[in-house]
Amino acid sequence: MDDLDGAPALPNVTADDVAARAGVSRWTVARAFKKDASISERSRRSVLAAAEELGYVPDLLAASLASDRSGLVALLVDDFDNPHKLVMLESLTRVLQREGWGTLLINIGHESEIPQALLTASQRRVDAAVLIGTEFDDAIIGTALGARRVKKLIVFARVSQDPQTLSICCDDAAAMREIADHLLARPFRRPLFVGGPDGFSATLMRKATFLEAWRERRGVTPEVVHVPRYDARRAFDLLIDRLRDQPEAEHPDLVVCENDVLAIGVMDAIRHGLGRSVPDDIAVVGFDDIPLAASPAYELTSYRQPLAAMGDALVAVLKSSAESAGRQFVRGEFVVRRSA
Amino acid sequence: MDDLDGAPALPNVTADDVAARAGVSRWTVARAFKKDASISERSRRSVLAAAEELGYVPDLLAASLASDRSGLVALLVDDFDNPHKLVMLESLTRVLQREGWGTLLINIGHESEIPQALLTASQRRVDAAVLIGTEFDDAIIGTALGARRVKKLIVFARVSQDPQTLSICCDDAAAMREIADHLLARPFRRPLFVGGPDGFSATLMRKATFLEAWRERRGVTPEVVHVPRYDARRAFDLLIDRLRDQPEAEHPDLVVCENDVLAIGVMDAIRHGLGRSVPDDIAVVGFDDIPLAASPAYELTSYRQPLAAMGDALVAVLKSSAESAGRQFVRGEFVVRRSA
DNA sequence: GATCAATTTGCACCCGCGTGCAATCTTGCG
DNA sequence: CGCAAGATTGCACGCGGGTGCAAATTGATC
Repeated sequence: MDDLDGAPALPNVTADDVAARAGVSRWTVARAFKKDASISERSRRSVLAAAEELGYVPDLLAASLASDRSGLVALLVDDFDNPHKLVMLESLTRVLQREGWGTLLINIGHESEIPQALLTASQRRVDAAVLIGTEFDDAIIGTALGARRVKKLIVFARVSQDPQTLSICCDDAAAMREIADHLLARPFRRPLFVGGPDGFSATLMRKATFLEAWRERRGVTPEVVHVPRYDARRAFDLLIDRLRDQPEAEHPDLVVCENDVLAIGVMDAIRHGLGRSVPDDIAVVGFDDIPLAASPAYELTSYRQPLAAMGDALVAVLKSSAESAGRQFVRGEFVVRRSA
Repeated sequence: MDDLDGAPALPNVTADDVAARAGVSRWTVARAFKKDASISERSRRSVLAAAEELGYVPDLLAASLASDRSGLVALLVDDFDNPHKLVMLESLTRVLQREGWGTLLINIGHESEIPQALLTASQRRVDAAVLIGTEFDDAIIGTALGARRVKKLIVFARVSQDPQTLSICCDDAAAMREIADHLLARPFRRPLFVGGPDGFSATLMRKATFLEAWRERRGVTPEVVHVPRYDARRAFDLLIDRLRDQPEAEHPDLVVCENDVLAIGVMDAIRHGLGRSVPDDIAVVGFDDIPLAASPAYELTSYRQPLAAMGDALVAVLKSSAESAGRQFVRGEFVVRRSA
């Protein structure tokens, strides 16, 4: 069956074939492909040469089965409406690929599907599952963890209260203090905070920090509204509803949003719904620094999540064998543009 | 080793365990989990019951290895800057998951990385690789196909000229004719076509169809510019560069863009760069119908890619065992908004 | 109750490679 | 040149389950 090395034989080339060709055993072939394996330089070379000629590449599926390490990370994403998800996906896949991991993308329609998604992931023996979700509650993590079949569960870009879980997240509190400092240095008098769905703990930190900072320095607590979903149109509608019948003098002069998607909706509402101007009439601040925030149509002041650092932190966790839990906060960067 | 059925034992529950408990053989267990398998109702029930009690789920990794079908589809994405990618990812993952496939997301930084990406995918034995790329040339597909290790290669949302490849794509020609019809019914006199990087064949069909339709009915060929990347800012800059020193009377009164990302950049340029108005001074048309197109800030007239139908077509291809090649065109939907 | 076709079930063998240890080969040194 | 430590290499066994066929069972018919 020794084919010429021209046409790539469709019948799979296995380590055995390479072994035969190189005149060594199958296990030596495996060693040649393994970093830090105990193998002589001479046989490594001859194995690699044989592999090259035969077009051999190790089969990761078989390797996963045998080693109980799949080199796969499941990314559970629940809100594909937020452009920031795309940025995160880009960043994470790139880092993971660089480090040799594969990425299983799982679409979570609703938080109730999380357990099912984790099950599916575990059936593929992923080494870790990363929850890049927005609209889910901590309770669901507990449940999912109950049926713990996944080796590691990491909550990304969001804080989980669950003590068994590891969260890797932007330091929302520090970020919001920085934002508040910037805003408090100017004479805003009627701030409004626009948050996501009430009750999701994801939103808590940013809101709480901002409200507290403001109260501390101005003695009053800003008003708050909650948009029922992280959706620009909902934010738009909500703001219009709220301000349409209000005299302009009572409009807020500053709207701080929990994220950019909401902020975009708010800016659209102010400009196209109410016919007022940003930032002259009303200043707006977002969070995440999605690409759109930098566009000339918005020039939205925002806070950039430190995705690179968060990705590195994730990789560190994946590499470590320790059962890690707790929270890792990474500092982001405040990006001031025209909107505030 | 017969544990109580309370705590899920960490040592993996295998089909053998279930078999023992149900008093059948391992193969009968496998049959119970397989649709259309030859198994009596009675044993299926008892197997499923035993499985439930033990918390058994079949191991997809082992199954993949044995059956040579991984149930995995690799999605190769090359341009994470385009929000439309997020829409596609959402749509595809949802369809694929519904049909039982897993999704391997691979980030292609540059077209030169495609062969490597395909290799990685093949090492995980994906059943198919789907190229959701924009900025790559057909040549690369040929090369990648040369080292054919992936069972199926599908080019998604873009036409490949390669005869060995299957493309699933919106019917760009029909779409552009529809767009042109709409525009030709009105008295535009100075159309401009804004395309992506020149040379990528992806852009050919839309551009060619539009130019031809216009020429046919008006006797003149619209002007064309090519943005060096599918990037709103580049489109912005390019348009500014081109029109800044031109008297307004010579500005185009209609800009047709190859996709929405470019159209957004163009609109921003017209409004914020040139201080002119859309659609009063200049009308703009895009393609893809990204979410932003519907926002009140843009109200961009666009053409919605039929993602659901395209996803269904993809699933059909995946299911079929036939070596399919050629092109499948699906009809999308013209969405008229205020911008044109 | 015997007989034969239709169901069900069991099994040998394979998928391609990792783990841990024992066997073998190299070295350096006395 | 002989020997032991260290470096290499080979191997039995297992990972969890799919395939194709043969054995066993069931049921229907006369």
